[in-house]
Amino acid sequence: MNSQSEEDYLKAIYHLEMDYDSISTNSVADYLNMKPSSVTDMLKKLADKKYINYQKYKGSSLTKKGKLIALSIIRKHRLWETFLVDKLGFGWDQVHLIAEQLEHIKSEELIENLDDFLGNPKYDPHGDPIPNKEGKIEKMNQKLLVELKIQQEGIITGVKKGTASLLSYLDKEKIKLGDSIKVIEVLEFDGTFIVEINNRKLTFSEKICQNLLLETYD
Amino acid sequence: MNSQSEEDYLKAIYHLEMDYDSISTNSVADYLNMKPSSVTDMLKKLADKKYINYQKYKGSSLTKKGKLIALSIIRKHRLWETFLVDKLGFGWDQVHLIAEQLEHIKSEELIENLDDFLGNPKYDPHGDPIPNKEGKIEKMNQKLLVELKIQQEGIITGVKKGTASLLSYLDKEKIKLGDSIKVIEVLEFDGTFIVEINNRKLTFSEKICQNLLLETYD
DNA sequence: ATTTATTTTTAGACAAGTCTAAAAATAATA
DNA sequence: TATTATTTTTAGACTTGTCTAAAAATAAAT
Repeated sequence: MNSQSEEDYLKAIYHLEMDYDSISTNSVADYLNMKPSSVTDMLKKLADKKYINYQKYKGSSLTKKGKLIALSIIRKHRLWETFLVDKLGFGWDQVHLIAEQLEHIKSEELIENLDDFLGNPKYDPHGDPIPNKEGKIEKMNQKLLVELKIQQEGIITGVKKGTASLLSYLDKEKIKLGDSIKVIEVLEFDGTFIVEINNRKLTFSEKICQNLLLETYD
Repeated sequence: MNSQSEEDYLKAIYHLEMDYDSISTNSVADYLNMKPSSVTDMLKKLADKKYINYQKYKGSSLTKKGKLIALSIIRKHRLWETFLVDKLGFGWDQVHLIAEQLEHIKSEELIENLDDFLGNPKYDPHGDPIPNKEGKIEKMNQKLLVELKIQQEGIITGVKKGTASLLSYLDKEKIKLGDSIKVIEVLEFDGTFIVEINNRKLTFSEKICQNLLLETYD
């Protein structure tokens, strides 16, 4: 049985591996708001358990075993977030901290029953894919709307940092994270995008398109 | 913020206070499967926090503050048990260990939303009353069926220790914990009880009545 | 009312997970 | 490449919650 702390580290390394090739001790420390010396200790422990490949001064990477554990925690996190939003009426921006706690509850059966209860969702309220029981997760590509070609589709997953005002605009337009978006036309003159969301045609300025994050499957 | 351990101790003392007048260090140790020396340490800590009245060698009792915390944990425990049984399809005998974990999740809003989602239940799947947000809990009297008078009612809450076979009998008769039971008639000859459960008349031998636990409101 | 048994507390140790401060290794720069 | 800066590790300390073993207090019994 793994401790909550161990699980947090494995999850952190998993997320960091999405964005960077080699995972430094300091990057883990930053991610978890911990001191590098504490991280070194835990990395050794995780290496002893064969959850990571760790070489002094050289960085770390998850082993197959460690990756499976990380994915099972992410699965739990995303299923609980789905529960909190779909069933308990939380907003998608309120659920992270609660799910951080719930993801550590130990019970295989609990999470499989929860999965069924939620209708075996494929994506969580933020539009992120939910790994299956075996640790399989859909590969997604993070893109900006402005990068999409005509007729291409994606799922809205967020906005770039520092553009909270865009969020409230989307909210006003009744556009939620997880909504599907398709490019219909791009005006050459000013880069305006004409897109379709929820069967509605909408016009987005180039600036909006440069700040709207999507995930695509290609 | 209280630790999981502190919450476990407070809950233990609360439960022990239901059954005994004065709470000894050893009884807490037995209840929690811990060594008395460990309990002494924690009792001091809880006393420092004004959660219990503790006097060396004299025993402990919850303060008002401590009792409120214990009741809030019990509220969470029983709401989660209700969720597990009503929504996720667990049996009432499978949920205790999972609820022991869930009860420590920290979020006021979570538990109030869960309460609403479940339809503000008054009793958990074992028939125990759920304290409200303010820590009010319905007072119940634990009785054996054999102690009830004619026309008196109660809720089935369990069986005496060592009578698991009675449980399977009840199960076969489609009688569940939480079902309401009413005494219709008692045969003087052999102490047989004729009772009504779920609008069905049933006959219980005196032995059954001596082992069936109820809660009554009188 | 002594002695014996039981309960409770104290004292000291240990594991997990964190920290600070200093040393060692690696990377960057002049 | 020698020096400086940065990163990472080591060493030692602290906290929480547990344990064992021994001492002290209380309760039971002869």
